[in-house]
Amino acid sequence: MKQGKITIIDIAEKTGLSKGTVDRVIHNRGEVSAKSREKVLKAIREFGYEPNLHASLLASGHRKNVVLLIPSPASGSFWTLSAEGMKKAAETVGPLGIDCKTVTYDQYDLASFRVACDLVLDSHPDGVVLAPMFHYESFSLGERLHAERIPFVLVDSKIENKNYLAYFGMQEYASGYLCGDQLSQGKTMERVLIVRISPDRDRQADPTAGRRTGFLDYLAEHCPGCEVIQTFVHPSDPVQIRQAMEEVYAAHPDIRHIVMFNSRIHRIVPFLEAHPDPQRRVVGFDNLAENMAALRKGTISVLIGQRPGEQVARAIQALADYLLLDKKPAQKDNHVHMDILTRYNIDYY
Amino acid sequence: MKQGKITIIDIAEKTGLSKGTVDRVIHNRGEVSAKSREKVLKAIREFGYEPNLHASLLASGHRKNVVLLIPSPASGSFWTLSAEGMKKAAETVGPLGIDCKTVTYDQYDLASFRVACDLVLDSHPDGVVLAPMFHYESFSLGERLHAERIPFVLVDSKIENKNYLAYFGMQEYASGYLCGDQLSQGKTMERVLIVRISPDRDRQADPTAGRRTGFLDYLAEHCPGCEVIQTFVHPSDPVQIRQAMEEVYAAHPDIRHIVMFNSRIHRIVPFLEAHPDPQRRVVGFDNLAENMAALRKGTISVLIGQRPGEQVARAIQALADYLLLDKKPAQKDNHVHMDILTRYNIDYY
DNA sequence: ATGAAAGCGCTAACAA
DNA sequence: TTGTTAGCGCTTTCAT
Repeated sequence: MKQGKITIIDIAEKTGLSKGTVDRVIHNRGEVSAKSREKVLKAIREFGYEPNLHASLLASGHRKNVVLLIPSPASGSFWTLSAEGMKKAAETVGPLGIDCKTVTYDQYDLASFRVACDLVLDSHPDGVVLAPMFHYESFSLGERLHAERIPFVLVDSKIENKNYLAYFGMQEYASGYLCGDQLSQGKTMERVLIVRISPDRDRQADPTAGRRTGFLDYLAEHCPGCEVIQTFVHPSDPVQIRQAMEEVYAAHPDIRHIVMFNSRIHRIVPFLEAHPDPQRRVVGFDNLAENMAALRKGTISVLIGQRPGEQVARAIQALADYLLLDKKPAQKDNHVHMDILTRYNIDYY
Repeated sequence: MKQGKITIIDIAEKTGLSKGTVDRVIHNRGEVSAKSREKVLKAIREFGYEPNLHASLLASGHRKNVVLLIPSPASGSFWTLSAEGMKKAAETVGPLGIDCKTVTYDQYDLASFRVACDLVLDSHPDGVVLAPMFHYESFSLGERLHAERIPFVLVDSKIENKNYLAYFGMQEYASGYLCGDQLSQGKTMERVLIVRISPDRDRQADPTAGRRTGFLDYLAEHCPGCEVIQTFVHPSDPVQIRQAMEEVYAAHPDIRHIVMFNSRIHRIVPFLEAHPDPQRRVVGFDNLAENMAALRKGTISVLIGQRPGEQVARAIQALADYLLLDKKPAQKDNHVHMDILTRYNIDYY
């Protein structure tokens, strides 16, 4: 059921030029006199020519490559969720002529990130989705991609490089503020415990700083006088974590409000379950399987989710639209919704 | 950059048959001897042939039509959100060769639904997305579509017809249960007011019955002895609504917990704002603009959202995958997440 | 039941 | 600078 669609042949006829020339102006590939160019452009506008994606992709034959550059998804880490989103997105854009692959790095090892960056550049991708952990290096990767005219989309957090095609991530500050409200339930709190991950050797920016600020501002505005206790735990060592938690608990046995701003709240679950307290309220971030399990059991009261999988899926979609249809995203900065997850709405998340 | 992809010509050569025959077995369009059929099928499996979407769509040329059949989105109604989702989805699948249009009906007028159904069938669509309001008529539409081998996807609520390709909607019961938890904040409640829409002339099933059941079950399990008061209001008449609310309020001035299971909680906002009470908790459903405004102001405490736009977008995507790639959705029944919306996470919803 | 062949709209290499 | 032409992989009609 053709519907009198305008083709480049129509445009060629209208302008008295040939397919080839029309194609040249459509793709700005030069070798066209200014006059012909104008004529073609005018005709395109006038007759409302729209390229046929299928014909174009069929003829040009080549598939596009996009690569996703993220920290390696150690089992049960936040990045597993991103990787899953990638897999799903790859399935949708695959048949459209886009091949996706993933390059990972150790989020605690700058050198590994450098290696990964080179790997990405060497593969000469047509587009990149980047989760920037190391600020400076990510910035410079952005520069290099820009220089090679390779579009890139950021997920999770932003860098100061303005050349990105789009960004998909959560509002850091607002999520901390929200977190304050969920922890307090709008009531006043005497004392809250913030559990933090010990800062690491490399000078990464603390990705949770924005959340913490938002949280503290919430306290200042809604719970003046609330005492804030902080403790630092190792990112993974269960023994150290347990010990650190036991210590604060011994010092403040009446703590009823506990919060963590990264995705690792599941690390303190063993401690929490060893000291059950139905009055306690615990809020964390991100829907890792372990976190969700603790939420279902009631050990964690609320998780704030940001659908990392959806973030990368949308990032890849944005890249696909750009690569295939030459369509830039409506907005550069896309803040994803902050999901409030409780045991009652977690099941179909 | 061709990558040695297997084409039907390869298959034709391997089997000693012709392109035409291969195509015939791929599309089951008969006229092929069982023997040839087997050979081709075997070769396809063996060499991992995958059809080239672009070539296929280019050659066949015709675009597919899908129609969305929903209640007419009176301004500020739930269905506006669905219509928006449709618009967005149409943009994505448009370039892929799918044309979308919308047919609406008056959700309170059975006759108008009948007319709409005929309209849909007469347009001989390739796929239909249906929000079934009238059970029996929707069922019969499903039957008719099935008879014509037109795939259809359900959104919002289901019907008993098993022939649908997929369903996207919220868990009714669970959302009521969740609503109970959000209203009570896990504390005990003395008394709750349920505001309902007066039943209408036509014998529609009450779409909120499931939610109410879930809510009441939550009460039974977590707030035994909680008194439940119900009042009925007109779907739109502000005067009647105000009066009904004033009446219950006069009778129970100490009501601190108010809930509505449909999307019209904004209708009681004028009343609520005339009787401000910082202790009061109000929970409703759906992110209509009016509801969101009241949420921001604090008049409504929590909204439970179901992203109607995303529901229809996913429905259309499912249809597109089926029509274009012959891919059935992974799951028939897809329950969308129940979003908990507060004034602190509404802004980027 | 099967094969041959003419496109679908566009790209890209080559001629002119 | 511009025109011509041979495909891209598949669908579909018409012969055989």
